[in-house]
Amino acid sequence: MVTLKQIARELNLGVSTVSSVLHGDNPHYNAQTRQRVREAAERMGYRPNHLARAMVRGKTHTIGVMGLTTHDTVSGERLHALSDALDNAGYKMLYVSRTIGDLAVERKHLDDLLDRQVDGLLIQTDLYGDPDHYASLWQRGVPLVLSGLAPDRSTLPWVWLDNTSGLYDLTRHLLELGHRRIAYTPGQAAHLYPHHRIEGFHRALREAGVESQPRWIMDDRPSIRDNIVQFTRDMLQSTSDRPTALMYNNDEQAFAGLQVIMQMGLHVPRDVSVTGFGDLTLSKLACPALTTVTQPAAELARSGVELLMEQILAKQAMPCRQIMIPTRLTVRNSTGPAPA
Amino acid sequence: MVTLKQIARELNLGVSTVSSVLHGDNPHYNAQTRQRVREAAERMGYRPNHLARAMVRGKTHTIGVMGLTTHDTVSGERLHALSDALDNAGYKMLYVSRTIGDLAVERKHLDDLLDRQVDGLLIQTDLYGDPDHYASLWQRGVPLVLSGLAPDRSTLPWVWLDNTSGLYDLTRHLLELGHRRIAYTPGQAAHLYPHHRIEGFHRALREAGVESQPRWIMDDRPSIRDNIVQFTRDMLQSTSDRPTALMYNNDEQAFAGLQVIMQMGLHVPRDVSVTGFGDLTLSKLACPALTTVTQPAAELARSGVELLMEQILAKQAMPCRQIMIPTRLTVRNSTGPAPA
DNA sequence: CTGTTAGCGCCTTCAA
DNA sequence: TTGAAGGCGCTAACAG
Repeated sequence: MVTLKQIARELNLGVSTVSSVLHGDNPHYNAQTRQRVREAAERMGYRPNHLARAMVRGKTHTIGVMGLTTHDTVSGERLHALSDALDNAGYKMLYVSRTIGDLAVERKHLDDLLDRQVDGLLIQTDLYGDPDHYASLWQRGVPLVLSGLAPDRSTLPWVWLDNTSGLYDLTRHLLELGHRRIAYTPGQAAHLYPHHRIEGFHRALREAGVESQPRWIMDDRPSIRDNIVQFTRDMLQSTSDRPTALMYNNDEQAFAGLQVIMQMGLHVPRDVSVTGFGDLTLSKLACPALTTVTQPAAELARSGVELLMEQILAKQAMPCRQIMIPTRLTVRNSTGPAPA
Repeated sequence: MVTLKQIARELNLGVSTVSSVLHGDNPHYNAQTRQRVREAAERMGYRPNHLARAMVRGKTHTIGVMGLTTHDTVSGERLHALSDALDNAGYKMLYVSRTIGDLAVERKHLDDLLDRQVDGLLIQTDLYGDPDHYASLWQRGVPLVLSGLAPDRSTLPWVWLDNTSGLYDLTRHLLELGHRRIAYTPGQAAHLYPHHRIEGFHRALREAGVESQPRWIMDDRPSIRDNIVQFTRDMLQSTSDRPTALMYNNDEQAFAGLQVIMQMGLHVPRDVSVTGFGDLTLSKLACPALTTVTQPAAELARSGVELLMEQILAKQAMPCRQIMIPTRLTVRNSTGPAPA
């Protein structure tokens, strides 16, 4: 590794001269000296040591990112978007992925990132995070952004996808197609969480004056929790008065459901309409192509980085800001007019 | 930020004493002193500054990872696996994602990582990488592992998935089901690359004494390159003598193909069998569930990290080692007996 | 048992 | 226009 000192010795110059010419904005150096320094640096293959610089400047230009191991499919896309957004801001990411459920491991990961002097933290949230811990970090002045799920509390910087209105749009779409009997699997813990998709579902029905039947909403009993196969069968087995549309809580589940529906000899969307949530790369390719809600990964990333940079660049403590990213209804072939 | 110096001053001790008690393995310190130091560190909330330590030790315990932006779906899974594997080895990853095609940007990213003094580099390879550059880094002594695609050259550490035998297995599976007219879209640049899947395809056919028809292999003309819809239509439009099985080069493409097949009024697998490659989370959920080749992400990650650690821990230059990860045939419902 | 010293590579005054 | 000194937080010898 070539250092400034080595270049300085080589040229019989002071270290600070070399440093200043190479990185500084000090313009009043002898043109010839500058030339010699530049030439030597080039020739010797000098590369600045980011660590040393970070130490003295107190800034690493690195953001600690904690991602989720769930939702494989969507997280890849989000991560790439984040990498790009950070790159544009001149930052790199130190990445760890979080295995849900173990809060101790999670804290250890965050401590590790902080020990490495990251300039900020970007945490992808889900139901099983540790918001109290995030809050205490934020209180200590750690620049930090939570990203993904709707805010848990108003006192933390948060970027979130407006899932509620996403599901509202989706439900309205079905209503406009004439569906009146609509079933939905809101997933675990729907009621624990503010701004959950189920709110959008209920609001759309209410506005249309349509009654939602409790038995058309998958409840939380452990036996059927997450059991998409069971849900789909339960919903569709009675021939009369059965739902004409099934709304799944994400695209993966919708695919699993489609499989069951086909096996039952029903046709989508002629007999039943199906919706997902999230819009995976595959969802437009599948058959039938899935009507779903698209979550703009790039915008989410951009806004997250924006919120982070605000905090990092701010002289004093910033008031906490939250950014809502709208989702987009994407209509494809898995939904159609309600059967007569 | 609490430093060792502050603790030392607080306790009227030397910095090195505090350092040694807190991090060192030197056991002969006064039990009472140790206690005092520990207690003070705890009370003052001391956290070691990883940067400072890295500077003096010359090791950051950080690996630079360059991932691909293509194949969103699979990359998320691989990244999580990598994060876990690195975690087990006590390393963190500095992640950048590579936008294919721009070699200059790619080199800049790698330089950035190196400037940050990463202890090694893990690069996900595809057809558009810059192996010459990787080779020059490796020659300079940078611990480095290439991962994903089959090795381009024997002089670089490489972890790769045995795609050739993956496709061999897949083809044999079809042959055993009685298929004789099998079409395949090997993707771009199949012939540029060693150990490509198409080798497995040809080998299986050859062993079974089945002739492959050139027109059943999608060629590289720009007009139809990557055009799955066109390929599928071309293959299936003639009613007689048409392929009874279509092999796509990845799962996404298979899904796109399935869609077209259904639109043509054909049934899978009764009329046509379909295979993918890669095994996405969704592939087992889709309808029909996709017969494909599973690529073990965790093993790939583990072996990559293993190869990296070998180099990092080695006293002198290691001979270059390459590890092949076998793939696994996964039979589901998109393949069935060839129609009579 | 404990403290002092000398860096790691760089940047930032400040003096020459 | 240039250079010397001091320090970022820590560790590794080496003295005491």
